[in-house]
Order: sequence, then structure tokens, then C-alpha cells
Amino acid sequence: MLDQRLLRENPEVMSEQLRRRGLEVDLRYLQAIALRERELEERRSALQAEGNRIGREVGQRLRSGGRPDDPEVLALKEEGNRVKRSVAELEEEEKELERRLRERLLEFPNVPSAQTPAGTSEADNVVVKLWGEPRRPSAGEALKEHWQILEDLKLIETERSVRIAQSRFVTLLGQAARLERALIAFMLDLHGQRGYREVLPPILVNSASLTGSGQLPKFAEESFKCADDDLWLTPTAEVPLTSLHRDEVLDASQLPLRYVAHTPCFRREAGSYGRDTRGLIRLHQFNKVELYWFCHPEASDAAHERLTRDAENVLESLELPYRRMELCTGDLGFSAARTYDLEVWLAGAGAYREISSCSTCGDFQARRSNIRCKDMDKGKSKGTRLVHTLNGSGLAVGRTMAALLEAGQQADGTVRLPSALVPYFGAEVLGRPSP
RNA sequence: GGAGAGGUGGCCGAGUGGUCGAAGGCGCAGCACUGGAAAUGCUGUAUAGGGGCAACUCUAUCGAGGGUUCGAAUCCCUCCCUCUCCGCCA
Repeated sequence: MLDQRLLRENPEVMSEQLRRRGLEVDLRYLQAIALRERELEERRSALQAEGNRIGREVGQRLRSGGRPDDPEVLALKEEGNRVKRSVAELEEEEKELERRLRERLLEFPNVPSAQTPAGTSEADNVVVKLWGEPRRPSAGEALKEHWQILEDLKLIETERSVRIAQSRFVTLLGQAARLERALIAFMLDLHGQRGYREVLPPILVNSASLTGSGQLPKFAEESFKCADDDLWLTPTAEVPLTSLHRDEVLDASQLPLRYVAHTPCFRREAGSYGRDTRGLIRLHQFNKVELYWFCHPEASDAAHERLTRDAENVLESLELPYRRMELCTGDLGFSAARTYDLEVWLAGAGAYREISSCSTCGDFQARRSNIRCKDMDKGKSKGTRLVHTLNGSGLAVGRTMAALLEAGQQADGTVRLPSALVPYFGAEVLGRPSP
């Protein structure tokens, strides 16, 4: 959510920031609402002060022997009633304006960071770095895509999964199931060694949690909702992790708080009919290991680099070539101020595909979720500020498996895995008789 | 699902209509004492929004919303949540 004070005092600045994102909005009407709301609040609280004064005086008179039917006391009571009615009137309009204002503000995306490069689409994203040597087919070699490898090894059920659920669900079998599990454990351990606290959160989340991280109200059609409860299947662990500290004031000296969570993620993928219909790339249900930081507002730039490095570390440990892209203003996600996408090389597909998205949200989610931190100075509070939140995949597990399979495929149909996985998977090669 | 109890500050816990933002304790911070520490003593310790250079001051907040009243943490109604016991269950 964007700052109401900025809206009141500097709507042009806010408009300009949103314009960088490709959003053309006239904020004058909204500003008028915000100013009117503030004005009502001032008048209302002055009236309430008057009412409190009257109440105190009645109390004083009665306690010092005044009689309840004393004409002066009766007059004061009448005056108190009058004030009460006025307050109620102002309050009604004030609340209505407040509600409308919040409703509108929740619809606005975050504004881009000053560092985010300008652009209108994916095409304007910037390659920041390249790592590793992408595998290309040698002469006469045809590299398979991961789904082909899995099918040839009989490690995936595609049609039968439609029977169980519907399309865009898969069932992994045998060594593929084992590899998925190995990857999750590997990633959690790796991040744990780098100081992340492991979390196993609820994966059904309520509406307030989805609103706090930015999925609601705008993207309701992207998530699965339980019919009889105010609960949704989480589309990313970012949602429960944000709400882990919703409505809290964190001790600034304890920051940053760094969490890593593995969860299944559920997405309806509305509007992506026909895209990535085979394999593990785009599913309604997938596993993801998520990194999440709550950090001091001054520390978030450095934190963003650190978090992105932590995600890259997984790719490097798995010897998977990748590139780091910096998203342009037009390609940013709703809650992000600045984002690095990590794209892994898929040797069979012959393309880089997104495998991690590392974003800093500034105070956007913190404002929605009411998460602040308090700086102390010799035991005295120096006031609270909204924290900054950051998140990044570390990594999307299914896509990681796809990349590994395509990168390590061998002429005999088996797959050589990176040595880092051996302790987790139990073998160097996938596709041979059971490890 | 059935029965009961309860939601007060960072935590514990008192308060049952009138300066109550809320006693007391714990915790935390500062100061004093100490060679240093412990113990002890004193002091200070919520958040949000307004006004003021500031000291300070006004308003709101005792789970949420509504009601009674000049005045509500306190009385009434509705809702939410938590806990205990029973049943069911991985």
C-alpha cells in the first residue's frame, strides 16, 4: 500500500512514480478524499475534547455534593448529548471516506525503486550477469526436454494426474519423487547454513494474509479458495511468511529476520492456457523454497543483494548455468519495488527460464501488514518505522529438477546429477535401477 | 460436534460506571552504589493521528463492532478468537 501522507501532500510525486510503472492515474479525487478525511478527523477530535470536558465537569459537581437534578448539571448533560450527536455525524462520514480511501489504495501497486531501469515490458529487462557455461547439443546430439526424460524413464504420470485432479498437475514416481524431496532438503540445509531460520508455515491462509502481501484484493482469480471458509491455498510461502509478523512491532536490534520455508504453492494460472503445457514448468501445484527477510528500512538495498546471492548460491552449488536479470519498471510484480529474476539454462529447451524472483518490496507489504520496528536509545523508544520486506525463491523446486535433468542427461537416457546432491539423493546418476 | 472458562500494556496480573492509558510485579534502559559485577536504591519505559521550534498538548486505543450514559476497561447485545474437559480424528 502506498503512503497516505504522500497522497495528501504530494500527489504529483506519487502519480509520477506510478507513471514509471506504466500506470496513468489522476490522483486529485483521491487526494481530495484524503484531505477531507483529515479535516473531519480534526473537527471530530476537537468536539470529543469538548465532550470529555463536559463529562469531567459533571463528575466533579456530583462528587462535590451537586444534585443530579441541579439545573446547571442538567444543562451540562444536555450539552453533552448535543456534542455526542455531532461527533456521531462527523464520524460516520469520516469512516466512510477512510474505507473508500483504503479500498482504492489497496488496488495500487508498489512504486518502482529509483534504481529500477525504465521500460515497458519483459523486453526491456536488463541482463546483469551470466554464470556458468550453458550446455549446447554437440554435433548430431539431440537434447531432450525434461518431460521427455521423465517419461522415457517412467518417472512421471501425466494423464493419470488429470484423472486424480485435472490438467497442470503431475505425479512424480520413484527416483523423480525422491529427487524432489532431495532438492527440498538440500535447499533448506543450504540456506540454514547461511543463517536462515527454517519455517514450516500453514499453507491455507486467510484473506487478511493475502491482502497483507499484496495478492488481494486485485488477484483473487489467481488463487484457489476454500468454499466454506475464509481460507485460500497459498500461492507462495511469501504470504504466510509476511503474516508471520503481521501487526507486530519488531525490535530493530534483532533485524534482519531471515526465514526460509518450503511449501507447496498453488496457482490457478488463469490466462495461461496453452503455455508450458508439458512437464514441470507451469503447474497448479508446485514446491518452492522461499527466502524472506524483514529488515531495517535503511538496510534493504544491501539485503536485496544478499538475498539474491543466497538464491544464486543454490544454482551455483547445483552447477546450473544461469543469468541474473533486472526487471524494468514495466515488468515488476505488484508488490515489488525492485526485482532480480534468476533464469536457469534449460539445455533441452535451449532457453533461459525464470527459476527465482528476488524482490525488495520496500515498506509496501509492511504498510499493508502493519509491521514496524522500533529503534531504542538508552531504553527510550525513538519511534517506530515500517520495516522493509524482501522475498525470493531459493528455488522453485520443479523448475530446478527440470534444469538438472536437461543439463545432466546422458546418451543412455540416464541423468548425471551434481555431486552436491549425492548425500541427499543417494546416487550420482538418476535413471539406473534403484539407488 | 457437545459442555464450560476467558480475552487488559513487551510479559504476568489488578481494576467492575467519574482525571484509568490503566495499581502491583517481571522484563528492559539510565543513574547511584562497586575495583568490576551481583544484590540494592532511584528514575524512566505503549501505539496511532493532530497542534507546537520545543517543553508540551489534544484525540483514539483494555479482542472487534454496536448500544445504554453527561461519562464505559467496568453495564447490555452481536461477532471473532483462545483455553479446558468430553467425543471424533493423523
